[in-house]
Formats: sequence, structure tokens, C-alpha cells
Amino acid sequence: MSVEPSARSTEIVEAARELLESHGPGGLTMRALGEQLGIRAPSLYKHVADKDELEVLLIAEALRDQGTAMHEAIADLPARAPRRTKLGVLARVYRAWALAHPHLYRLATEGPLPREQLPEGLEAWAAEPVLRAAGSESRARATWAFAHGMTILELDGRFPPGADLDAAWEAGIAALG
Amino acid sequence: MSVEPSARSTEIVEAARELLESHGPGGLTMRALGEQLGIRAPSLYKHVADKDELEVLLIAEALRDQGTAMHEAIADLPARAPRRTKLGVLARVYRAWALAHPHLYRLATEGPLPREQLPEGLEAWAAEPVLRAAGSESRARATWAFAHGMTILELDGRFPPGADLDAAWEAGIAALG
DNA sequence: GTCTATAGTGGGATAGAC
DNA sequence: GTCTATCCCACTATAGAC
Repeated sequence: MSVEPSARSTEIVEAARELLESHGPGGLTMRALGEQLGIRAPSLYKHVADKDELEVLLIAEALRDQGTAMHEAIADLPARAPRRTKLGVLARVYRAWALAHPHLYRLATEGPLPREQLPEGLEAWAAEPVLRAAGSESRARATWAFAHGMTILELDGRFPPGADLDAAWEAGIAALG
Repeated sequence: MSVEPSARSTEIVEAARELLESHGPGGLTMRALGEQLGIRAPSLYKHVADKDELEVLLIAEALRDQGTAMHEAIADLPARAPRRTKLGVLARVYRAWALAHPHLYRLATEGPLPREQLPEGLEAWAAEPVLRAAGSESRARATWAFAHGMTILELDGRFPPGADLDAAWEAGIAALG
């Protein structure tokens, strides 16, 4: 019952992330994961309970990863920068991370969040930069919804071909900031 | 090669919609659909090409349905109503429709849109009220992204329990209007 | 237009030997 | 900790009789 995950579990999660990022959710199967690691699928179950557990670990990684990017971006700004500047920077970082890791972003943001299985406080920590920059919970939620909406619609190719997405981001941040 | 779908096809799409709305995407299988209609699954293939075609028909229905709700709402407003009023009304209608038909909303808004297979002009017609009310394409896209983000995050239970979503919608519309 | 039978696909997961 | 063998599930879709 060690709290620390075993070295092997870590390897498995890393391989799972690679598979997901390179081949999408359909490519992340227990069989493929075993193959990636040079073992058979059934052997994985000695290290992780099931596929759901694996996905929770990936979601946690996504939150840490994208959260880190946003915390760092905000730390680089003067503390007294205007709200609009801060939200603009956070939006750019948020979007860039999602476009760089589309499948991981989707896994972490689509469908219900298994809150009880995530590390305590992780979700709040990831949301902290936006909450601080927005100045109120309602405004933070509206900003988050805008950013997620723009991102997921872009990832899904939902905007008309040729749409100026930079301008739409601009318009949203100008309004919400 | 009739342009009009046969009566049977219409029944099938209706049954598919009922199945989807009541049991979610996992409940919409060709077997269950046959059962709902009192026939065997293979018989369905005499009337629809495959499941993908069925889903496209459902997406089209969702666009027509939600689009109608928004067109009607905007028609009830004085033509000179301020932008913020219009966007506020559209947002309420958009959200209400989605909450009333969550599975259909998800089917129609998640993942890539099969544009070539949809009736010509349907997508643009559904987007028209928001485009008109927002006043510019960029602002319309930002508003749409905000509304979709709020909606899908609410449907997925992503906001913290107890979050005041009415206030977040308020804040977003106040800013974007 | 409906049926039965069945092919084909793919996946998650377990038992028990080594 | 890894293996082989296997189970079990579910679904889409086709062939061919009626």
C-alpha cells in the first residue's frame, strides 16, 4: 500500500500518454498499451486496476501540465498588470497547450470529472490563475467557458473554414477583460 | 431515388431520437432501435444506409429544432432592442433547449460536423440569430463559444457543486453584449 | 419489407501456470 | 511480473430465404 506509485506504473502512464497523444482515444487500448511496453495486455493489470484508473491518472497529468503552463505565465507578469493583459496571456497559454495536446485536452475536459479520484486540490490549483486574474468567480467561470468553447470548437473543426479565430479570441478577451 | 424520405425512414429517425434522448448515445444501437420499432435490427438497413446516416439526420433535426427556438425568440423582440437584450434572450433559449435535450445537443455539437451531408444552408440558418444579434462575425463566434462552453460544462457537471451558473451567464452576456 | 443466421470486429478483463 | 488461453461482452453489417 505505498502512496508512491511504483516505477512500473509510472512507465505505464507515460506510455499511455504517448499512445493517446499520438493515436487518439481509439488508439489507447490495453492491448496497444502492452505492445508499446513490450508486454502482454493482461500483465498491465498487475500494475493498474483497470483502464478507468489509467484515464484518471492521465487527466491528473493534463491538469498539472496545463496548470503549470498557466501558473508560469502569470508569474512572469508584473503583479499590477491590468486584468485584460492577464486574461489575454492566460488565454493564449491555454489555447496553445490545448492545440499542442488535443487528445489529452479532450480527455481532461470532456465528460464528467472523477473528482473523488483526483489528487486533493489539483482542480482548484489548476483553476487558480484564471480565478485570480478574472477577479470574481462568475467572471472566472464565464472566461473559462469562453476559452473552453473556443478551444473545443476549434479542435473539432466547428468554425467555418477560413474563420479568423485570432480575431474571435481577441473579441472575447476584450469583452471579458 | 425519391428526394422525400419514406414514411418508414421518418419513423426510424423519430424512434432513434427518442432512444437517444432517453438512454443516451450508448442506448442508441441498431438492435435497440429495431426493438423500439418492433422489428429486427437487420431490417433497418432496408431503410437507412447505416448508423452514420442516422446520426446525420439526428444532427440536422437538432439544428432545426434549436434554430427554430432561437429564430422565434428573436422574432418576438422589438427590432430595435439593444444588442445585450437580444443576446441575453438568445442565451436563455440556447441554454434551455440544450438542458431539455442534453444528448441531442451533445450529438450535434461534439466532434466534427459532417457538413457535406447536411441540408444546404442549415448550419448557417441556425447560426443566423446569433450572428445578427452580435453584430460582427468575431463577436458572434466569441458569443457562441461562450454559450457552448457554459452549456457543455454544465451538462458535464464540470462546475463546482453549488456554483451560481445564472450569475456566470449573466456576467458573460453583460461583457459580450 | 421482414426474417434468421451469421460473419466480422474490437474491446476489457480473468484464471492459472511459470 | 509475465505469460498463454480464454471468456465475455457488445455492436455493425451482410447474405439469402420468405
